[in-house]
Amino acid sequence: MADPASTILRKGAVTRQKIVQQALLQFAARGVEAATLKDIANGVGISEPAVYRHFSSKAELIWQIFIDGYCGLAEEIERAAAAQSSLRGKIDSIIAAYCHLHDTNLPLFRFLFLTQHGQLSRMTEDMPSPVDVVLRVIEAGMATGEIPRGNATLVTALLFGLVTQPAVFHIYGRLPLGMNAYMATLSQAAWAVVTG
Amino acid sequence: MADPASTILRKGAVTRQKIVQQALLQFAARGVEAATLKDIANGVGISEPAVYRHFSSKAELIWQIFIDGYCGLAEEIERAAAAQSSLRGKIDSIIAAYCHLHDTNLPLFRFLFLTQHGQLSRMTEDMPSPVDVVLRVIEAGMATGEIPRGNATLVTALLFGLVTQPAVFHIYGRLPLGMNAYMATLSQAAWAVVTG
Amino acid sequence: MADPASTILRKGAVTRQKIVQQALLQFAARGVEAATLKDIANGVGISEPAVYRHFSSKAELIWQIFIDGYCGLAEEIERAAAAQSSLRGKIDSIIAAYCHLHDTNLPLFRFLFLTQHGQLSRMTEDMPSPVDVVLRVIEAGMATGEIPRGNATLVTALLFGLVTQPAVFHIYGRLPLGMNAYMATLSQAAWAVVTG
Amino acid sequence: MADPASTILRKGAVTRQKIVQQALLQFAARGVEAATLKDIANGVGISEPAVYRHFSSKAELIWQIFIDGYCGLAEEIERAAAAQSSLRGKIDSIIAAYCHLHDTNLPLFRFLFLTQHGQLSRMTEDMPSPVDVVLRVIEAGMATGEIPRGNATLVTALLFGLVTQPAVFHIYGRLPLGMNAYMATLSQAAWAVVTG
DNA sequence: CATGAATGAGGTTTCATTCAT
DNA sequence: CATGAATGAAACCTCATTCAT
Repeated sequence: MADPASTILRKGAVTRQKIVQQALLQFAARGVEAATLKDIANGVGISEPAVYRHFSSKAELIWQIFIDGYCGLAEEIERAAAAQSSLRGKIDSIIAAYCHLHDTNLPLFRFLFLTQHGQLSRMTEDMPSPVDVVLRVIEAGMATGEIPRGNATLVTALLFGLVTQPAVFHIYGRLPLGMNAYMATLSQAAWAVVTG
Repeated sequence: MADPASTILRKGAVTRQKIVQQALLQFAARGVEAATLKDIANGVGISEPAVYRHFSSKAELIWQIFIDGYCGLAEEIERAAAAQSSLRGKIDSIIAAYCHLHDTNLPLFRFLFLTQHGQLSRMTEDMPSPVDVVLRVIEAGMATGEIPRGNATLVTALLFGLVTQPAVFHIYGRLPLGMNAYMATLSQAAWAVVTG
Repeated sequence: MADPASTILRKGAVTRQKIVQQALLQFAARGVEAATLKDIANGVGISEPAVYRHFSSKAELIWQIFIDGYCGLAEEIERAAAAQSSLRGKIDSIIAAYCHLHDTNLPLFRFLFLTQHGQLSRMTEDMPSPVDVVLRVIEAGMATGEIPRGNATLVTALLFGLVTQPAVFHIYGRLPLGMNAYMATLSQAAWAVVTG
Repeated sequence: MADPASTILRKGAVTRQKIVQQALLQFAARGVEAATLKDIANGVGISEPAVYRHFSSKAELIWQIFIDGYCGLAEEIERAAAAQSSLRGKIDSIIAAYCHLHDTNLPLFRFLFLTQHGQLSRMTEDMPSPVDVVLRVIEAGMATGEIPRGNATLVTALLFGLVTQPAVFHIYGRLPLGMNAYMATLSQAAWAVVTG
């Protein structure tokens, strides 16, 4: 017999998920500080105190959304990179994962990379981070000689810049298409950067 | 003998400048929303309402700082680019200008590119923008054949990513040095990106 | 047995009513602008923000009190007039209603007719107004020939003057008694005015 | 040689007069509390502190305007009444003076009778008041038997009501013409009221 | 348990008034 | 002397959070 808990979400978990989604929408639309718990609760269709059944405070809500998304993405690109043997294959897979996240969950992408990197200071060493995943990939490439040696952290920063800045241009309408449309260019640029 | 009025600022202008500097510090330290006019005023050594003698609202203060810094930088890199004849020279000069701004006025750099690009939506066509300056440089390079044709806006976004993301890494201590230290790498990466 | 819900007010409704009463007291004592939400809240025994649970702003509080009182009085004198067949009977009933309101709810009377007729400009056609009730009574009297034809609106204004100005004299101690004491004179004067 | 001071106003007196007129405009437009010294000063074309050269405070400005207008009107209707021998003539002259003030200086009329009767409580016995002028006229009429005996103060209140309420109706557009247009009706109504 | 009601802290802003040039 | 600059007090209002039903 299938365990009901494994197939259907309990009511509480559904509400929690709705809160997260609504919060991301509000955060993207008005900024994290300007978004109020009242608006989030109203958007979900519940009362304000009901939010506290799922998150002990607004800060906790922000932190949970951040850490879930950030670590989730870290694990995802970890898998994506591991599935490729060549360095270029790994980089392309990672870029693809970023573009996919942007195009399928825009509020989360913006929250993670454009508005809430402030949460980064709360992260500890043991939490998986997309930055560390990419950093290790670059370091490995330098170790094997696939790419020239250099400041691996700086190269990692440059790669993140290639992915995040088009998203900023997207916000202000300068790049109207989804990130997926620019993937080939991103891939080429990334390879040009890492190979010097 | 120089007229004193042309060399010394009026008292009001001095206070205004102090408010701008203090506001940038607070904005960088705690975020634009969390920074209060009270703290800014206290930091300057004036009362809260005194700020309103110089800016009609907090939003106006934010906007003025943004537009002054953003347009000022636009004009600066315009000059920097015009002083160079080759495309690579232009790009290097622009990157140098960005790095210089970062290292000499860190709060302003962060305010302009990391925390307050939200103000971009209030900009109008006639305001000079660093993005447009770079975009025209890239378009010119494509027109002369110095670099391969492509989506100039996308390339511009990539270049901005190369410059802004190291600054983000700097905030979280992953890149401890000033941007100036990374300029050679940035220049090389930028050229690699534009030449494909 | 009566349903308790139909006889006792919910806690929220009680607080709302207390706010209205306290606001009227403060408005009458110090003027609408000078009366602060803080004083009103303190008078009720609640905190300042609690007022906003019941009224979305001070202006809304003022407007609600005005419109409730003004339309309520309109309906009351409508009934009072309808219960009388003769024109003089109608006028007397209306005057009696005004005097009764003055003597039983002095703050409301003053608020409606002496300090806040400014709210009149927000009224729309579909809201019942005491002025319109009286105006229709006068027009009917002119139509039936009970009183001579003339500018019905002007006559209505005169009647309102007969009722409101003694209330002003009352404020400054020139007419110490309640309006009820002057009702006979008011009735006689009103009839003299309408009959020319 | 004519003394200049007797023919032309000194600059200070001109400014003072401008302040008074501008204040009346602002008071009429937005209410006494909502009108700010800043707006008044700007309207006159002077700085805020300059107002304090002429009036020691806002309250003093309000009081001066009130007392000048109120006592001035008292003296005017005193003369108007004295010039007539019959009671009806006196009443008509007084009404004419009110209507004239309304039509020629609407802001002052509204300030004196509709918005600032709050100042009345600061008046002392020795200041001439329009109310007292009318009251004495009525008392004299009762003494000579021209009109029936009764509560003279109440009758005075009724007469004031006849004059002030049409002005209220005028504000809200119910009586579009100037008060002068309604003078005949006012006179007739006043006489009807005083004669019972 | 979910919610209407309430709160304490604090924010931006306005205003009458004074200071200092 | 007229004014730009500054201020203290206080107003309205918002928000995250808790209480009590």
